[in-house]
Amino acid sequence: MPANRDSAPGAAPDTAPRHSIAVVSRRTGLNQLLLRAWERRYGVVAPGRTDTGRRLYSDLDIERLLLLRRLTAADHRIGDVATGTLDDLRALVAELPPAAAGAARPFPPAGTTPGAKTAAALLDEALVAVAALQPGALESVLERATMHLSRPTLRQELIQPLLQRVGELWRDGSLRIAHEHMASTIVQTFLATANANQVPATGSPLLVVASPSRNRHELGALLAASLGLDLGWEVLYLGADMPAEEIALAVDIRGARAVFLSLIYPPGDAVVAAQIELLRRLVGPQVGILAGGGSAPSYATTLADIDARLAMAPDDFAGALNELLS
Amino acid sequence: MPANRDSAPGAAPDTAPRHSIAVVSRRTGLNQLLLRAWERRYGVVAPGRTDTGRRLYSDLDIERLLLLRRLTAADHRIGDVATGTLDDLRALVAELPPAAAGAARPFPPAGTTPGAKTAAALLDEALVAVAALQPGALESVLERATMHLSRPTLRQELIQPLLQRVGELWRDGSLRIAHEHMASTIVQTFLATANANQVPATGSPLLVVASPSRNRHELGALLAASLGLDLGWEVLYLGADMPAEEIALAVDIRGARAVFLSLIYPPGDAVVAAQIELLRRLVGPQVGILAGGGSAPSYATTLADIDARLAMAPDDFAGALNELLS
DNA sequence: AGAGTTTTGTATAGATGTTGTCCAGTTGAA
DNA sequence: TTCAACTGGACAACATCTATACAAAACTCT
Repeated sequence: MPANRDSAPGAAPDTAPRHSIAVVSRRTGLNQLLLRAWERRYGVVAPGRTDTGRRLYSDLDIERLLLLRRLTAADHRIGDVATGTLDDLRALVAELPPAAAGAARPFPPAGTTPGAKTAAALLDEALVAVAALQPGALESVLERATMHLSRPTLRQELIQPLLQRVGELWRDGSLRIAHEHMASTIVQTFLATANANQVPATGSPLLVVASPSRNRHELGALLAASLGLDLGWEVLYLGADMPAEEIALAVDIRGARAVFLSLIYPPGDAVVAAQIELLRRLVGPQVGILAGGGSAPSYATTLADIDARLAMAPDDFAGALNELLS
Repeated sequence: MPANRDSAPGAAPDTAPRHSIAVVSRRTGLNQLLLRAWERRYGVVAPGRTDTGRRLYSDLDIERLLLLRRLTAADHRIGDVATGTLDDLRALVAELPPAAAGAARPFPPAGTTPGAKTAAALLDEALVAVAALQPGALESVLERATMHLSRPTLRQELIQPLLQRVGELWRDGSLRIAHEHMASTIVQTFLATANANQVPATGSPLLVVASPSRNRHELGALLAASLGLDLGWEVLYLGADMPAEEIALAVDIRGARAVFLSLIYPPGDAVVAAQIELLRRLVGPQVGILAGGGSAPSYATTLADIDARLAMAPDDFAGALNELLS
């Protein structure tokens, strides 16, 4: 942060009151009621006021509130930490256990969201958004889904069925390529963002996710990455079109414990099979190799030869990863 | 000073009053009633007048209005931000939440970050993260960059040089495919997420972004989408591998005003040229067609034939989009 | 362990403040 | 004429304010 230029002409930007309560609520994830309650009860911040009495928060107020949100999410009591100085709060946050550091409370309880949605209802909404070529609407469905569904439910009852239905509708002519591309792009970005936001604890074992062949979409691999994160692994995502040498290099540089290969296309190809065998030779016997994706079964014998594990369902995948740690 | 903003190329000063309220309304997506109300109530802008009292807005007025539109879309209240200087507004916009709502973010503003603020310093950090195959570190650099750099600077002085440097280092053997893929994946997700979070006002004109050929990466197209959003357009992003019929379908369904074609590979291909011509026939003469990307110049004659505009630099692109609305 | 107390997040009601849109009437431009 | 733009007043929808209330969770103390 910039050094304080005290006594210099011109207002200090960090303390200038300029954010309305709506902005602060959005940026901190704290609901407006709670912002007012904390201020009234503990004097957590002292925002300025407009002429007509509306609150105006400064950047420093926002930082303070963000720190408090993290502390309360980590089971500190608001009454205990409310009056600390900014430095006190930063120090407390710094000594938080890393597990709690990334996973704060689910973000926006802010707006009054209408009643709980089922995965099936959300799926319908998503399909409508795809048919109308409205990427924003699709994003909004996915975003809402994260509030109502657990991560496994989200994967298994919304994202996978959605992609499957879009694929079916495309093949039978009800949807066009444009629809399919739009849906894939949005879902892919959504998954990648969700994965990036899930920070694993330090010291987590590392899983490399890649595909040896050239796939149009990388969604299966991203779903595997998401699952790996849920199981407590750190994930290095390399994507499609990765030669075995490159995968092995990444395993080596980062000291990975396992590799997941997404095998979508083509099925039963000799070049791909050779790449799989080469990968095993390059990484040595210590590293676990898992494989999944539509055409993984067609490589079953190759995979068995190199002591790789076929993981077609989430449970297989979880089981295989857990075995590697025991 | 950088001073290299994405403004229109014309030598005329930005302050010359020359746009009617109708043009400004189309270009900003703000309805005329609202433009007048903001001016009357808050003095948001002070456009010149013709002899008979019609408003004439300058380019700077338009920029100011676009910034205000983004801020109000992000829950800022017009009354709070109306009187800020242009720089204040730019600073506020740069602060807008960069990550997707719906998930807790890694914590940005704590004092832990030393003052790496310039684009060059951030670029160095980013290259280190890429070389170490640390996607999380690269994400964190990009996220911090959104706080310190304006969007055009971010595009032109961080993201584009980063991709270029990675490409160079890959070709000369210093980096491997794995590095290049990792960097592309992260940057792509970052851009797509940033774009998704920038919500255009209702009534904004629509730009379709697509590529007729099969590109490994879609980064150029995503950069174009980002630029379009900054200029106040709504963007429908379709991605690569799009037949002309599909692009035309999307234009038709959503009533788009313009199409941006990203032409990366292959250069001078007859099939691609035919697709470009077909696109013009399908969408009719009303829809603007722009083209950019590495191999766009190799299609210059085809593009000229169908009255499409070659947009290789941000300024060309901005100029072409603005012309369509005048 | 269990009863009582405190803490804490959320809810409601009623009173303003704020803001996008609309209307009526007028004037210049095509 | 017909259309676009101008002004100033009006208004409904929504945001935000204060104050009080309440239930669940956490804590205290026997």
